[in-house]
Amino acid sequence: MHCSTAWFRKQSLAWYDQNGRKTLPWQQGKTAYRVWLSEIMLQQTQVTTVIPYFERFLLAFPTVADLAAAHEDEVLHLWTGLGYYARARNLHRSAQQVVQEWGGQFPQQAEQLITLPGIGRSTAAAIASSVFNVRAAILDGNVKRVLSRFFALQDWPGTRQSQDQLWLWSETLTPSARVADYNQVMMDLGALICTRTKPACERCPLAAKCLARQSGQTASLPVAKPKQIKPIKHTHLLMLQTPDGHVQLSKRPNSGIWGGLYSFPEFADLDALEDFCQSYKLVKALDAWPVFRHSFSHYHLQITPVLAAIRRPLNEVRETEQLWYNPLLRPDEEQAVGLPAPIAGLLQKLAQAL
DNA sequence: AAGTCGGGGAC
DNA sequence: GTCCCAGACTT
Repeated sequence: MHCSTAWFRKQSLAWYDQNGRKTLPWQQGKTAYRVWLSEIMLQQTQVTTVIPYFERFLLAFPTVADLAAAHEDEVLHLWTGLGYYARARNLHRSAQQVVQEWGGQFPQQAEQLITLPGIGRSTAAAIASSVFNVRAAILDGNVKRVLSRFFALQDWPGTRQSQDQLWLWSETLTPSARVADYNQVMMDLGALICTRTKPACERCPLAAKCLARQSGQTASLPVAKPKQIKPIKHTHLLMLQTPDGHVQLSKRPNSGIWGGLYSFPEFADLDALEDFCQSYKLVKALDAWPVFRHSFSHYHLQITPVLAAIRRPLNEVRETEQLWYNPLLRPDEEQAVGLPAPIAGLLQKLAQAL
């Protein structure tokens, strides 16, 4: 290493005392429950996006026991729009595990926290260090960027070799004293100073020994992920609507996209959709809505919504995983389910049309 | 080791 | 439009 760990820690902690973030919602009245909830929400999600979700979630579920006792659909409802819905399902399972296996108290060691679903190596360390001041190294997007630049890592941080190296650097640099502040400042530097574009090196406490800065590579590091061509997939959504405006939604399987959320019946093409409608014989008219695109991390989805007016409600089978949703109603207990963002958008358009 | 899993902010 | 974000989990 080209500098001492003591220098690195001292520079960082001094900057933290002056400039670190100390007023984020989950930093107030720190408890394991609050920090855990924030850490799960913050996985691959920006701080500004998380804050309103965090506040609403705590109002609905003030304690881990409240969360454990909730229905999964209610949890997913509060998660609607935040994405990566397995996080919400794992959160719910974790809450039940904390109540049953830990008597409602979160364990303090990272090795124990990591046994909870949805908590990996970095999140376990973040919770243990932040709440219990236990020495544990983190490696999130912020730390990866700071260390990649400071050590001028010449490979994409996503490779196995890079990750091992980054973890080694993080483990080596993490102090046992003031570990909560240290981990926080690493994330603060990544979020506020060592930003992806136009890093504010003139304000960085580590600039003097930053190898990327010394070699003029701050703009080109960290090495970008290799480009991936995203395929375009197509789907057709059937909005079966009763005369009084209710539409049919059903709960999706946990595996695959939008796991556990409620959505419209899906068809690969228009022919399959029309065949399905004919078999019902209740369909009065079909109205194809404008096609739109919804993009994911790894593919684009082209969506063709089709509104089908039916003469009367279908037989009220009252399956637990199916419901007739009223687009005009505020989500009450009956309708408090998770909805994919594009489905929520379609429901809003349906409400306007009524 | 590579794929899968969201949605929005920043550019 | 693309890239990335307080990553984890499956295969």
